[in-house]
Amino acid sequence: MDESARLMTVLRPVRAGNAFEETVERLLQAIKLGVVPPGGKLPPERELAVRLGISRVTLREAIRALSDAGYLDVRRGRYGGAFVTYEPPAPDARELRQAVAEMGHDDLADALTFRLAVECGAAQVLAGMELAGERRALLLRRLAELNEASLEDYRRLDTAFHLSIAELTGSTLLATACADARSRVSDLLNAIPMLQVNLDHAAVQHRAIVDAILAGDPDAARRAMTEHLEGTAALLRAFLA
Amino acid sequence: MDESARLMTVLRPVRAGNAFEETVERLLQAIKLGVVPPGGKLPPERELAVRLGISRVTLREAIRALSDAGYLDVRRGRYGGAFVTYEPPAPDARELRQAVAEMGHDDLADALTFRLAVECGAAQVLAGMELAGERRALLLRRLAELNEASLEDYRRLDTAFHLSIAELTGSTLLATACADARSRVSDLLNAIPMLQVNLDHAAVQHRAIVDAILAGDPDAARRAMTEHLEGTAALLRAFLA
DNA sequence: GTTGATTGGGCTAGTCTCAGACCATTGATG
DNA sequence: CATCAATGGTCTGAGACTAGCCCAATCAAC
Repeated sequence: MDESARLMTVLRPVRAGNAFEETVERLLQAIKLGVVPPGGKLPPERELAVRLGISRVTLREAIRALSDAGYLDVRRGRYGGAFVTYEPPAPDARELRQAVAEMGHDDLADALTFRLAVECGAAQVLAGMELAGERRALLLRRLAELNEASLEDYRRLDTAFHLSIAELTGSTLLATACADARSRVSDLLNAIPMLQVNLDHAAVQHRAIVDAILAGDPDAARRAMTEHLEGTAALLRAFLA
Repeated sequence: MDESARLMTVLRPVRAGNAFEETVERLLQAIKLGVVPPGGKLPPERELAVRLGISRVTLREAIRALSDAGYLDVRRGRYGGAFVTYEPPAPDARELRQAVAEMGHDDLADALTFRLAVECGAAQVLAGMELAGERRALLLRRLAELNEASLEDYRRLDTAFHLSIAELTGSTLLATACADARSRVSDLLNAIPMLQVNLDHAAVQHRAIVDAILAGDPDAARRAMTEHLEGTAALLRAFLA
């Protein structure tokens, strides 16, 4: 808060862990965000190692760990690969309470604040841009897919919708920040029971966000996104008391 | 933009470089953001290595590189240490044009979009919070310091003002993101000539940002911050055509 | 001056990580 | 049923990185 806060911010650890640990985290992010959906296949090891900028040995250790933990099914031979077996657990209020507890109150508040800031920032920025028809269509398609989704696919398509907003700004940094923010609360969101009332509310809010963006109204986009995110944040915070 | 965009976002390199390179970048960030001001001293090597989560050997290599490059002056013995000798270069339109060119058009747009989103997000979030008197005082103090600053200190105190907004939200993640965004455009901002007209404009805009935050008006805060950042962004973009 | 605490400078043994090569398995295709 | 391309599995030598230790220099305090 004072002068030394900035020292803490900038002179923080250069690396979050060793290469193995960071690779596990990254793959877990891809899996939990549904970037590689259940049943889907990770890129071949050689290609993935290049993308992640690590050696194949390290990548294989990470894949092995996730395979042992039940997230992946690895098959050899042509048409083989590492297949995602992870399915988000059914919502459970008890698990949510536990997940919130083990995350720590401060970290949760940090993550929620971060998410609110970057997603609202993305919505505002996108609303302030000239959007070509193709991009408008993509946004509307994501919204339509989400509205038609089964309960099973809902979380994944919700993530896809939210991340598309950041991606459409054209800023890789912003898209990365939003993906990071989402993955930090992903487990918690998955544990929230999906009641029809909440889904209906969310659908209205999603629509309001898209409308504001397409109308080119940054203030409305910001307000709609804030309202939407504060709704789920309030649900989570309720499990703290 | 399509499905594969998300793969690119999540399956990006795990590490931006080796430990040495990342350490140099981090120290450079601390220096250029003025977290350690000119004439100031970095923490002792042993302590700094722990903070950065690297070995002393690697840290020393980074310090050596920055010392060779003229950013630091290293002195031995008690009361010695690594002292910052870097002073931001005088604004120069030619250097700015060159810096913009070598950064790359896409990277510049990415950085500016990112900065706009996270700083507006921070301002909005902070405006939506209950602020204790102490925190309100800190914000006002930073504003006052900036308004009284000499031309020499202006950039550093401007950075301090902007980062304080993110820090006051209490989110480490958000503060980190804003520091990152700022450092990506720091060299460019330093190259912009400081005309009295621009400084006067900035002062009015800073005041508007603080007023909106203290008034608890997220929309006004967002608008004021957008206007402020778009001003400098427009100046930078002008050097592209 | 002498001392002692603090700080940078340097060495070594061990672990982590990498690049590249080669082996083993699978299954669609002919 | 034989082939072969794609893919995971394994090994090795080299380089990066680390932890821990001791040395060298500096300067305030006595």
